[in-house]
Amino acid sequence: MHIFDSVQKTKRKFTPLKEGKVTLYVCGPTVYDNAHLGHAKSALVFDLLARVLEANGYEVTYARNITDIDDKIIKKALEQKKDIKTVTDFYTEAFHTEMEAIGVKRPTLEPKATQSLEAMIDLIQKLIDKGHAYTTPDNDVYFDTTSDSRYLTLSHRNQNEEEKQERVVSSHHKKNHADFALWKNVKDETIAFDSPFGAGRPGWHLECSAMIEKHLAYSDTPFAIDIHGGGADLLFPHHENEAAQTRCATNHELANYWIHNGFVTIDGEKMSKSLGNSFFLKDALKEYDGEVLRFYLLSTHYRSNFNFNTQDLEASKKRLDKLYRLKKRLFGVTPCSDETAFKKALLDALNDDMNVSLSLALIDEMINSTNETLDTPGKHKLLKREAVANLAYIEELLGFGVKNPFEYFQFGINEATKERIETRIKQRNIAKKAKDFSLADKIRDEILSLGVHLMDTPQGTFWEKV
RNA sequence: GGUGCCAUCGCCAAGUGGUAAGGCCGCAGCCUGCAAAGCUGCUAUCCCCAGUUCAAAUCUGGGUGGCACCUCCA
Repeated sequence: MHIFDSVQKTKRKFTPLKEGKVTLYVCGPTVYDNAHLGHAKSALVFDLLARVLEANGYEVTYARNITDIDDKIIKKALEQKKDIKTVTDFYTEAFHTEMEAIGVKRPTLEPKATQSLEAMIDLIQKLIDKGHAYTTPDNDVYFDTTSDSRYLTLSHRNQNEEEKQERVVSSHHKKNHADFALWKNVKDETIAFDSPFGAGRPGWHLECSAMIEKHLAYSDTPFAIDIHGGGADLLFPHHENEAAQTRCATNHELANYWIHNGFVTIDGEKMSKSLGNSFFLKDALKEYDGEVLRFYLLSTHYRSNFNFNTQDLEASKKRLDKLYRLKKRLFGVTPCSDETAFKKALLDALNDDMNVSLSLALIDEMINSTNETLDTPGKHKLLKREAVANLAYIEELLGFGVKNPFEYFQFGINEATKERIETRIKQRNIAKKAKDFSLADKIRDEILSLGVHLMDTPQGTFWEKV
């Protein structure tokens, strides 16, 4: 298996720190608002990574945090006149529901900031003791970036002279412009936690380092964990700062491999809450099956930027439809248990830095050749069983085709309409038998106006939402 | 301004030194009462210029265009 390490900027062969095991940490959401398509993309990418690692036989411990301490959360709670916890619980649950809808499995661990305060305080104390952190006159605790000789080696930045001069002037008691808060002393009555440094709140970058130490870190390897992931915008300053805290406090580097996914854009511009062009997952789920969104968002390489538009989404849906039609065609067939050439090729493609595009090409070729054979006379028993096994593998690895194929094609149709369609189909079949094709066509047109296609097959008449 | 990424058929998108995968759309055909679905066939020399090489979409240099990070951000 090879993955592209965004710190070394090269595709590297993956070798775990401990034989047969993988520790993976991904930066999760700050729960103050609904998840947009960008959050979905990131969750999807690392869900796929975890699946591929597991398919390679690794025992994967995957942690994705939930940031439930944050200024934006406090702001939201004040606006809505609600408790912090009411707000964070609401959005955490929404996140879970929406992730489930797009087939993202729950990570092994989902640590929350509010449950990790002790670990964060420990980490700050270590940094203070070792001279990497200092307290300001305002009683904030800051990380001293100049105390870390390897600072900026992760994101490959350099501090230019101009910036260095400017920062002395503009800083609020910070020694250096790049220094960041580990603990913010509370200056209002909103929310505060006790600590040896006074009542306050932890800085955002801290929680990931603390959670990794608490839940995942090895103590006898040069790196705390195997893989750290997140969106490309987190490389700097978030991951740079995490890495600095961890190496300075613990004497090991944070992660052996770093993976960053590309952005979801709209009209070529990054989707973000601050730009106000977010497309919320919950809204997309009203229009489209979650699996269609999964397929679409995962259909291009994870490191590329992904320009969202509904035309491409529709094209993706048609591609997924083909998979489900084959599934429908093979409904009830027992899979064979043998290895198939297809399965091997599919895993090989995904093992190459998650080459989903190549996997999709392989899947389409498999679907086409299976359909082709099925169109010729004969029972094709073995081929059918192999094809079903292949489809099951696609489900397991990529999470495509997990639904009942008949239900998949009925997305968004209510029960009353379903009954009406079934009744009309029966009437139409009577008309067909009587060779009254004008009535049959009239009924078909009527059903088509509901957005439903009829398909006459030797096994009977089926229907699908267009 | 600093740093980095990207540019392949109408659209989406693999390939990163050996002569252009796949999907959508379109056209022609098979099948079908007619459709739908399925199947078959057809459609690019890779932003521009120069260079390296027996050989480049793939490497180097220079352009042009787009995007991102440097502030909260998946």
